[in-house]
Amino acid sequence: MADHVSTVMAQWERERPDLDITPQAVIARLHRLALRLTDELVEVYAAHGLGEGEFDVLATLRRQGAPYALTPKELGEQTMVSSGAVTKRVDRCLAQGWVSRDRRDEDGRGRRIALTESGRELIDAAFTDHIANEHRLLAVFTAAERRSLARLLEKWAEQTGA
Amino acid sequence: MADHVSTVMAQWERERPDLDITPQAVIARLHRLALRLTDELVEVYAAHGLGEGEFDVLATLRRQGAPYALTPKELGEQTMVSSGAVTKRVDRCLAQGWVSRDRRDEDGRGRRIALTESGRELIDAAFTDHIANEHRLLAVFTAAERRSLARLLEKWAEQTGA
DNA sequence: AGATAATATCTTCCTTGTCAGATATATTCC
DNA sequence: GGAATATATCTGACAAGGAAGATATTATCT
Repeated sequence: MADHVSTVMAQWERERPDLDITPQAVIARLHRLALRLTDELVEVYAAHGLGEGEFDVLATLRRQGAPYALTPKELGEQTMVSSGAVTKRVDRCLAQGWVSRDRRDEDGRGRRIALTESGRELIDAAFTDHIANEHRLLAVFTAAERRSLARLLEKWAEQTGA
Repeated sequence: MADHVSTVMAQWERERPDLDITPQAVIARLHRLALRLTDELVEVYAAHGLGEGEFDVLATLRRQGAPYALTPKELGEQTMVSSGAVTKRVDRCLAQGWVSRDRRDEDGRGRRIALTESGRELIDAAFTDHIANEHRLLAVFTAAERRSLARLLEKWAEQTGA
């Protein structure tokens, strides 16, 4: 059975025989797959009352280790979203009592976003389920295939600076 | 040099030694990479005055072959967006004169979205650049690596039904 | 034919994000 | 010390998509 991307590529080969569209076998598939996987991951976040942005914030703080705190700037750098997005994501987490936002005394411009106790409990539970979900999604592959895929993606990421 | 995901994984291993977080080596990297690649692709679309949604619509129509037409429903299925998104994307393309939207006589509920002459010229130019861009992005890999990556992604896509 | 259900598209409202500029604080240079 | 500049964060306006429901048309069933 041909997947969607194979069909698309056959169409392009017929319509634009002047182009070598083989890169689509990688790039188009990667994008479709990322979309599909995101849907699967988001379901687990939602089961814990979390959106993608909130999960991202809480998980990023959690993995820093105690005292589970970062500045908005650091949060934005690690999660690759704009400063405006950080503010809104933190606002939402704040409204739920999952994080606190304090002024830093060393620098009055800076803020310190920190997990609350309830935020830490929530993300620990959600992350446990999240990892189980990822294992499920990767169950198609043998261990060797997984390593191979991880290595290729890593190589690509290094080159593009991701 | 460790990439961002390696750092993240080391943090999780320290903080949650109870979990096997190896799937992140694939899933987190895939998502970061997809984000990064999207940025690169979007730049080329923008150089032709196109957003991602518009490029998606025009390219989907173009690869169908003459007369370059689909219903909104078919467009939505192929591009994996909601019917509301299709309407808005088509509205934007219409405003630029890149597509037409006619009633289908066989079925008064249905519409027929078709490329105009200027739409076809635009997407042909943009797609040529797009493919060159994809070749550039894949230049990191040997031909064997590319095939290997494409095969792994295809297998995954088939299994998850993407 | 008339009622009911199914289908295709569009509309409205909501969510989330980006971008550009506003604000508050800190640093540098005279 | 004070002006100019730099940095950190937030705000407001806008863009794009999703979800649910509204509308229009067609199909089905009696």
